[in-house]
Amino acid sequence: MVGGDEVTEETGRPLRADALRNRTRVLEAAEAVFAAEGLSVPVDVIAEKAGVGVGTLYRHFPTKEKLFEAILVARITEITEVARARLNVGDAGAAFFGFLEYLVGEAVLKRDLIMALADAGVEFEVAVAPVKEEMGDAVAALLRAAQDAGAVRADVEPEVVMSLIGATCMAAERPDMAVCSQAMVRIVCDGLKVSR
Amino acid sequence: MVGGDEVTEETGRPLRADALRNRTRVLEAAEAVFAAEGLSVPVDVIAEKAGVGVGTLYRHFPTKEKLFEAILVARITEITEVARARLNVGDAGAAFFGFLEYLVGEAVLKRDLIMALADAGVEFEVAVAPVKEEMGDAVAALLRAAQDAGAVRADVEPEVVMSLIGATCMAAERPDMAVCSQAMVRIVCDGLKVSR
DNA sequence: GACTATACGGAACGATGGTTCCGTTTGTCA
DNA sequence: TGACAAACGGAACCATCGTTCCGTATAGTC
Repeated sequence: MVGGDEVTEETGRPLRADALRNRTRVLEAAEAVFAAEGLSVPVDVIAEKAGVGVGTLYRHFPTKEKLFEAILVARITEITEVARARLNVGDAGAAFFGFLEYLVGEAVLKRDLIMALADAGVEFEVAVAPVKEEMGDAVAALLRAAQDAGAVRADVEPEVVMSLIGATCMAAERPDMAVCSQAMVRIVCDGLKVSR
Repeated sequence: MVGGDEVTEETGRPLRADALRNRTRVLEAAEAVFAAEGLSVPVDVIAEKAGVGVGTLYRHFPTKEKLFEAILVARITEITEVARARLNVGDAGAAFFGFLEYLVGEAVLKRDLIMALADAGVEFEVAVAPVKEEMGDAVAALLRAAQDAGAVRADVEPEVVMSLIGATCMAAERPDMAVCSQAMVRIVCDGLKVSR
């Protein structure tokens, strides 16, 4: 899911077995809790869910923000891969619109995803910037292909698409709007189609 | 703007002159500060901007949330009036789409407006529910007129429109997305138009 | 099995921010 | 102008939450 075999920051030595296990637990707990509750959950909650003391959590991640960043990077990478997988397979229009639907569907399940699309660039450190840019490129490629295929109007910028989807995801975060998410995506997609 | 001549909660006596003046100042300051910074500003900031101690602020509003509610109600009422004014004057389609543009334009300037459209119903007390419902009715009327005029597709529900605009406003709150807000509205509006 | 570096847990700390309390000030009315 | 209720200011209070510290436990190694 996130991270492979890690080594301590200072010394290049491999992690002790229990340390590695706890690191994984923390990441998994944080992923679940952030997804369910959003960024504002206290770290204690994450630590408890991981069956670990807060001290242990902080041994692995210097700050709550860094912990979130680790998950964020994983999430964005995941999205990037989905976008790339959809490129050059079959109908470009269907691939593009299907991708948008996928994104919003994910956002309903994983509330922290919204941050990946919206907040990330503004508030976080250098670690997320590169992966976010990669995602942007992948989405832009998907968009361009759909435009070349004549499925999407030529005058929309990638940023606008990202913003629209970010907006829809943010709305999908609210329980009362989540029920509308499918309908919202449909309308946005219709707006993106070439006008005849 | 907000509130007329008020009386104290317990005794029915009219407010003292300085009290009334301070109440107004607090409301104006809070309106400005919430609009500029969002809901998370410390109350001290509001009090300072109003040229008043925090104690005074709490004399007039039992809690920060109630203060926000007062402003929220005013904002929603404002929107409702705009929606009503647009009803039955000229082209129903133009009235509807113009209204959507107006909303998003406002949201860029008044960041707390987003709450009026998104958060309000979920988190706040009984005071906002009725005015929010009124706004919903006004928007629904505007929508129906546009649909009857053949300008908007018949299969969209008022809730979906509200959610879409709420989403766009939420995005408009982010500085980096705000520049896209016009383009976003245009696409959403195109998606709402009847497909030919 | 003993030794040591590594890791653990969770109490304690400090910052932030909403709310309360109370001594002082001020408007109002006679 | 004097008296009193009403209102004011802001220090102090308390809860929350991120982060640190240190005494204890344990994995890895000889």
